[in-house]
Amino acid sequence: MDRETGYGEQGCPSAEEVALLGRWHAFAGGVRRLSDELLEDVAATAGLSPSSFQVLWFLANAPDQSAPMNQLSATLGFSTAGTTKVADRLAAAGMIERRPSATDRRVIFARLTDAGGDVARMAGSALAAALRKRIVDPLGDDEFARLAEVVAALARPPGHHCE
Amino acid sequence: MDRETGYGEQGCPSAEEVALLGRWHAFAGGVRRLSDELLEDVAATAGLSPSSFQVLWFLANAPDQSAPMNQLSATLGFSTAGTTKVADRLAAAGMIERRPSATDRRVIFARLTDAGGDVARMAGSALAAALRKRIVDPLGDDEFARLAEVVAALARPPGHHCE
DNA sequence: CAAGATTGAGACCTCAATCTTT
DNA sequence: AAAGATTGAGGTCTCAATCTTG
Repeated sequence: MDRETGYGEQGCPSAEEVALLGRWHAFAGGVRRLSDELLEDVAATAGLSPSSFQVLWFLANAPDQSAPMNQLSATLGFSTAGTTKVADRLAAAGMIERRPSATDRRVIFARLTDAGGDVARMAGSALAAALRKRIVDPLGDDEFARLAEVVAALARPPGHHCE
Repeated sequence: MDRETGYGEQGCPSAEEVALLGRWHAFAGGVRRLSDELLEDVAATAGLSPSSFQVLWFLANAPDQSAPMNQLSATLGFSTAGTTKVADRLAAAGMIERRPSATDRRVIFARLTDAGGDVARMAGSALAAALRKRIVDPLGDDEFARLAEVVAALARPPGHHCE
């Protein structure tokens, strides 16, 4: 084990480090490819970007098919600026409408239009079908649930029990 | 169950569909936040974007600290165009050098510079530390390995056994 | 013609200001 | 001052077209 590879000098990354990062890259890369394949199916059906679909689906399951921009930012995990632009595209496509709040004039509500509702249902069942084919079918239903739980728990700062 | 919600018409998303998509959003969102936190630690240490770091790390563990652009595209999961731009930034920062292949004049090799090697080692141990703190510590080492295996297996078209 | 790499245009997000309302 | 939303500038990737080499 000499230095002819040009490594040495100071602090060759230990083999354990290499294995650890390798695992992470396998995981992150796998999730990325999986995501791309799934959303490719959705895009082929409805012509929607991932974030646009996420907003439509959230509104479809929200009371009165509407929610403040604020709340959309939270579910998307985006900055408020990014959320505004997503809403701009959806509004330009006629899938949502903006309505000012009656009680707080700073707040803008995004409301699903009928056309947006149709697209949300179609894209939703397309994604559900893709999920069954690519995940639930090879993995099993409860194994998938466990996977989602583990990851969601990791993403929270330790100490988040109930809501 | 009347239609006053504006839903009905044809094909209300079944409760099973809603649960399925909910699980997926929990999973994908969790991975996204986890990724962001980890790479935030790396960026704070080395000032690197995720894709730049991935290239540096790959080159650091490659024979002769170099690889053809081709191969970088594959590990990144990017188009060749995107890979070119990543290499542009790394070359402008003095972390890699471009060298034409002697045997095939279409091929360009990216080679890690000494400065790039230093950054790769620092960023690598920063990411390894973050991984231990946020994943291996709360989850256990083999549980993490299992997670990576499962996801990587899902991302492959069914029928990829060896290699 | 096919493969490797690059360029330019466009899509999507973030950060830093800004404006309005509370 | 703080909160909600928007705008403009900038970074990162993709697609389509191009150029070179095999």
